[in-house]
Amino acid sequence: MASAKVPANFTGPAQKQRLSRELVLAKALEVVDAEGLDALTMRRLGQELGRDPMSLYRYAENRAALLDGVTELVLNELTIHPQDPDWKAQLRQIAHDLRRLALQHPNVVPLLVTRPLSTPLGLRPLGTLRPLEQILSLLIGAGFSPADALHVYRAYYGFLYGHILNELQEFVVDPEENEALLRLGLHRLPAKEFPRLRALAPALAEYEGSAELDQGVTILLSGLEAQLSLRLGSSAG
Amino acid sequence: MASAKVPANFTGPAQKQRLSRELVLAKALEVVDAEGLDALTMRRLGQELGRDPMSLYRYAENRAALLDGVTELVLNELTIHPQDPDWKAQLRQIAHDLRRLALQHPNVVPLLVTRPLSTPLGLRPLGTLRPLEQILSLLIGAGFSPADALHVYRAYYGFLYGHILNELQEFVVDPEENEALLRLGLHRLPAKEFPRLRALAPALAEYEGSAELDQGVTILLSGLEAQLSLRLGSSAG
DNA sequence: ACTGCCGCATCTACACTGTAGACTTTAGCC
DNA sequence: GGCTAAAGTCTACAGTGTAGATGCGGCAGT
Repeated sequence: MASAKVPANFTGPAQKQRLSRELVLAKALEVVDAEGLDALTMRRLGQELGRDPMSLYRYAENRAALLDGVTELVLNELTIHPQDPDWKAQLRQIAHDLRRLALQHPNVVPLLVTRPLSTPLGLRPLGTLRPLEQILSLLIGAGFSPADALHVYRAYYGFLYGHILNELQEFVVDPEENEALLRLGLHRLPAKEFPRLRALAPALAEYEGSAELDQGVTILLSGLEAQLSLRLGSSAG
Repeated sequence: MASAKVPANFTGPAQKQRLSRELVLAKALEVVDAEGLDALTMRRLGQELGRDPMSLYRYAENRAALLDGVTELVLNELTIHPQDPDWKAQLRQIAHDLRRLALQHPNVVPLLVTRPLSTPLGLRPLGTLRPLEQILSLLIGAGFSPADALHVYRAYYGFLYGHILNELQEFVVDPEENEALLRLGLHRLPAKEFPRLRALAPALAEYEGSAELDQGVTILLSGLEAQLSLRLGSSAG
């Protein structure tokens, strides 16, 4: 499988090199990142690749599968070390990595949280299940029973996605404006009905996601560690 | 072509009574609940109401606004008592209510978590902001400072939505099948790469959402209460 | 009762979507 | 060269959201 000829194929934009699933998905992600999910139509992607739109169907069964591919691509950027002896550090690392991914690809986040809702576990792209498997592995390696590992994973996953949803939805309307109320568009809310929310504009404006995440992780981890030593103690006899 | 004029505006199914925003949104929710988001097209909804699709644009600016209306409608089913002196009980109640809503309208959940990601706070339908305002009110009434109340809200909201996403995505493929591995479709996963996940099939199958949620709430609340008494103590001097 | 009005509902039309199915081009092998 | 299978293209179709013009029905004022 050698590409013997034409080494000059990596020049760039609308090249005539052979398509591949990787190429298609990479360009798809590029479009989504730049212009959002709605901009990713088959025709548009075809044009972006300098190909007929129909050629894409060789690499993704349909548009839904294409979107699945994009989420898989993003999740593949998440590297997990299931063998890490320091499981708490590893979990914390994962949290920050996932947050970074979400901020890097905010337009993909809806896919990340939404696709699993319409696809049963066993039918999902393997890439999206790998983190689950690896985190289970990490936790079991740390001493959790498989069943407990599952519970911990759920708590952790829930917390993480909850945080990401939180952070991404508090984005700023007009960064030029330096009055907090205006930056967030909160001035449009009726003052009578939303006094608390309006009063909190400054606090909302100076939200610091990374710190908040880290703090939450710390709390969660201490809770989990307590649970772990408890289980170990009681099941040791 | 037979019946020219029919005064029968109180007949049953596809009646000719005047449309209203409430009617339109209610029927829209009905369609979404029954057949999913994709089934909700303007033409379909028009037909369902016995009206021309274009008439819908009197009651929603466009399809996106229609979807916003549906999420608002669902969130309006959530009643919160900001004056409840027992704030912990109230938060627990809210958690279970929201979970119930999610299970009742699973097809709306993608909207619930996704729409806020593309609409700045100040521009959202007021109905979707009311819970936020009310919970802030509840927490401030309970003694939290406004800024702390915001943090607590975030933690709570994140936890809740995380849980809902968790629970809704672990649904069963084939309820007829009584082998856990098959019920979840996990037999399709390569055994080499996903040993943990496959082994956990039975545990996955007997997931009990309500209990898991309640347990999480308990932990979270105890943490929050500790935080509250801490703040009260340190700021009292 | 006639007129004018205004808001609701409808009709028509358009640009754009995903994708099925037949077809043509290309690349690798003998 | 010729053969074969894969890769890419073309055409066509049913369905989408929605702009803009048109029709309709009840109310106000005279």
